[in-house]
Amino acid sequence: MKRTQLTMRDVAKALGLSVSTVSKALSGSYEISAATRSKVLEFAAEKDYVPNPIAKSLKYGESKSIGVVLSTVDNHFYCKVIDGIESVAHQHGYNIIISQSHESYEREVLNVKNLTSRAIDGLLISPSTETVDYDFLKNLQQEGLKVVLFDRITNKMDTHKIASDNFQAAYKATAHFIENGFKRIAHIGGSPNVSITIDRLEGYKKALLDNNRDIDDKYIQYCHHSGKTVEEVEEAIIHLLNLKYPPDAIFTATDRITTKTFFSLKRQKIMIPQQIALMGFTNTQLADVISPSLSRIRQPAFEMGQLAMNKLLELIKRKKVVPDYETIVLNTTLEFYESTEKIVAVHL
Amino acid sequence: MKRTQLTMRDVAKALGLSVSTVSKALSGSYEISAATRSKVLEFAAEKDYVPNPIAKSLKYGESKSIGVVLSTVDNHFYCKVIDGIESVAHQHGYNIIISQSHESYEREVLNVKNLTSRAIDGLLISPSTETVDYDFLKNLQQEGLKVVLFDRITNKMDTHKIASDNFQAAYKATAHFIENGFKRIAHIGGSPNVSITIDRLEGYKKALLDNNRDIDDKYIQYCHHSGKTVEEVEEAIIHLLNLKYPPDAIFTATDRITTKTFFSLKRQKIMIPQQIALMGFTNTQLADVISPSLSRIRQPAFEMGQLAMNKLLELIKRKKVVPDYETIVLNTTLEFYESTEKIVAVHL
DNA sequence: TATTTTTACGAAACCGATGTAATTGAATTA
DNA sequence: TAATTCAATTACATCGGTTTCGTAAAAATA
Repeated sequence: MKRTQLTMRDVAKALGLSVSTVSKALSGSYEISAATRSKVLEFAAEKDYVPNPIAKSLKYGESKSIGVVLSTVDNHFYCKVIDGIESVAHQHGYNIIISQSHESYEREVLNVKNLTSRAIDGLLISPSTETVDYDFLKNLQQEGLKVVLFDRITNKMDTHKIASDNFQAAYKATAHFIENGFKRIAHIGGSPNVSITIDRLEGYKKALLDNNRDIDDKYIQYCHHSGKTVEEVEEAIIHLLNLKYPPDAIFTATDRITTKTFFSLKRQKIMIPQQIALMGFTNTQLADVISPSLSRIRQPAFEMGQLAMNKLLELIKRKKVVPDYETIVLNTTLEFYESTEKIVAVHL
Repeated sequence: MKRTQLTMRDVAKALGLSVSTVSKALSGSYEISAATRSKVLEFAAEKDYVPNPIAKSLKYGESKSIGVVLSTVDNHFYCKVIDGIESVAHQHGYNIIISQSHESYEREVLNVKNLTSRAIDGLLISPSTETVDYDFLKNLQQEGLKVVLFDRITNKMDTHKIASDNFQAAYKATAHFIENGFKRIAHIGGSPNVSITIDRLEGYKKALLDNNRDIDDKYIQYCHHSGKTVEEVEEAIIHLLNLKYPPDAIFTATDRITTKTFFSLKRQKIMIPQQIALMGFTNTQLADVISPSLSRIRQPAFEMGQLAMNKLLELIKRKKVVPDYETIVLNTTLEFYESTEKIVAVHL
């Protein structure tokens, strides 16, 4: 910023003191007399002197800011995670820098490089769907960068990880379909690269098995960008609809897949839930004013953000001790509305 | 970041050169022989040397990053604006730092201070609804900070401003109600502090006047936080419903007011559009799968972001010349769906 | 060969802060 | 009065780069 900001030198010159004296006075050092200190403090307050954090960063190698890398902020779930992160960060005097990977590994690496080289004290990251190689992150970690993974976690890295109980949520959602009498329950998952896809798939499968249902791979579809584009979701749905015995229920694994599936079914004039019932992960607020109102799994987004930030702060604060990394699993909330109601045809 | 990163000194020592030579070699100075240069470049590439941008910032007073301050990212419109900003910023090697004011003037000032003191090359800001005093921004501007206002603009500051054609959009939306035979058209606006509220209100009024309708203040309500909370929207709606002659149409002024009004009317079992028609500003994607599908005004969010960033770059690049500030007004798109259909009761 | 020019590199200052070590001046003690 | 102590202040190195200026050696010129 080419700005004419007041520096410590200016303050020193104006008061006829040395920079070191001013520095110490401002930091409240015992070495400085009360008279001088108050003179400096007054002047600084009056002239609105703000120390240059860049210089501080250079000196200390810390920046009081942390980076957040995620696929996109255009997602109510991530927005709430950010709110959670922010609330804790601000409390501790940290600023957050958000960058979006848009599900691109390349962009993600670029963003992370940019952030780290720019001095961040820590990194909160939910990797892109394309990310399979965590070496760049592990390298940075080895160089001393504090990393906490949230939402999309991986066992390829050893660090704090915060995620929802995806297995349980998927299990319960699938079981609910079964209890309500649905027969052919399909699943549209996100990218098989990310753990949440696997966990949710496993929950789905386990629920089927526990209820003596067969697992039929024809009913399992993937969206390799977790529902980033309409096309990939539409493709999965077309595939399902073209089956000899199309599903009578779909369980969708991500926020964007869920809403896009809803769109798509509507566009194809499929009656929900009469022809196909629908339930999925989503934190969208509009889920209960759309018609039919959408049964859904909500993730504790705000809490996830808070926890992730707190865990990161832990890593930042205790500088040397080798931490025992934790993986924290948060409970989700299942809400059942019209889209999963079993409507029994009444013949008059 | 307390990280053990390779510095220029390390490179110099390893190659038996001075730091200045390395610096010049890396920047491709003519002073350095081809042999030395390639030696340095090779070594740097191999060891993955990355110059410390903090040090650069300190030297140059520029940071290649720009701040974005807005009320919240939990809003599809602002998300798209950010995408637009990002697309241009990345093209030019700039990073963006986002912070949210959550409609609080205090938080906004805090964020801006933090950003500016942290060295940003420019600021893109859509002020909070609470913001009436622009002195802090004007002071920063005078100190050399480049500022561009977007979405919520004000004439209290002289700078580049990018906004939608709010007047025209409001005019057309109101006129559409009139053409469709609605009689008592209410308006729920955002905070009277912000220009967009005024412009949209004026458009609404002008459309009424041009069609020989009276302007009745009873039918005009404000949400002082632009629909941040359910309560303030609900309050406005209750007021309208309790009128002796409740409105048969509502025109809402902001994304959040629009969706919350929709919610609220649904909750109160008001039939849309049979009892009350609804149209408003919103960029929400779900607007056409909700029931009834929602007539709406869409703002060119992505373009707004691009333009704002481009204008900011202009300011940053031409360092000295006094710029002639522009206010750019973008056209909106009106889309009409079920929520504004005039349903004529058919008596069998 | 002596002188000038060019080439290639290095020493040191600088950006704005911090903190250690040195220094000043005054008060206290011998 | 001289020596010692101590409080208050300052000089200076440091963080990691960039850049100005100076200079040695090589090349070109006289």
